[in-house]
Parts: sequence; structure tokens; C-alpha cells
Amino acid sequence: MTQYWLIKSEPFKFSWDDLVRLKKDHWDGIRNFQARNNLKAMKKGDICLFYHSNEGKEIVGLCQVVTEHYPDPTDDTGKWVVVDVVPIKPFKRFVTLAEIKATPALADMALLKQMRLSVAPVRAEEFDYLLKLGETTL
DNA sequence: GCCAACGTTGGC
DNA sequence: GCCAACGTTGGC
Repeated sequence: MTQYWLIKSEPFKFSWDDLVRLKKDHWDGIRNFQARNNLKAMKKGDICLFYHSNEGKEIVGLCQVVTEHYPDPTDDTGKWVVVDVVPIKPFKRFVTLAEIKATPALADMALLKQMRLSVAPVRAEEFDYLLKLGETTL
């Protein structure tokens, strides 16, 4: 069963456009245990919403997990992991944080409940709703 | 740039 | 094992 996730990145560090340009990249730099556990729970084929934090504050596109977790090459301690993702397609219409907050059906999203969690699960019904808001289909 | 929220660390 | 201090994230 496909699981849905939301992954955050600050666009000036690593943006949607960067991922599109690279075609594929490992999602690194996660240094939070809960986020790491979520990374470890990701399965090949899972779908991720790409969210721009700090600047933009909106969901900009869809990507897919192509390689399940392996040790983070930028980490010496051996504690942290990365996954590989590829872009699928951008949202036709970006979905902003303000919009998510203003939508009762999305009020329970982990994104809102735990703002600092950079890798968060998304429920299927939330995912469907977001796709609709983004005027995009898989 | 500020600050609130929250996760992590380390002293006891 | 508690909790204060500290660091980081991310919205505003």
C-alpha cells in the first residue's frame, strides 16, 4: 500500500527546481529522530509532497521514493539516513500553508500539529484533498 | 530579524 | 531519570 508523506525543504537550500534539475537526489540533512523514523518507514514507490518552508510556505510538487533508506553520506556518526527521491510533477497550483490552515479537512495534518517535523506522514484523504487544491492528478 | 515552539544535551 | 540550558526550525 502506497503511503503518503510531506517533506520540507528551505528553497534557497534545496528547492523543487533543484530536484527537477538533478532528476534524482538523496534527501539528506535530517537530524531529528522522528523525521528519521519516518524516513525509515518510507517504502519504494511512496509518494511525497514537496513543501517549501520559510520562503514560499507552500506545497509545490509531487515526488516519489525510489530507494529506501540507507546511511546518510554526510553523517559521521552513522545515526542518520537518507532516501532517494525523483520528481513526478509540479503542482499546477501551489497550495499555501495559509490555505491548509484555513481548510477544516486539513486541520489535523501533521504539518500543522508539529511544525518543526521535516518529514511528516500524510493521510490518504488529506493527500486527495491536497491534490484537488493543487489542481493536479497523479 | 525576532521569537515561540520544541527537540536534544548534559549536569546532577 | 529529571530538568534546565541550549540550539534549531520555521512562521510571522
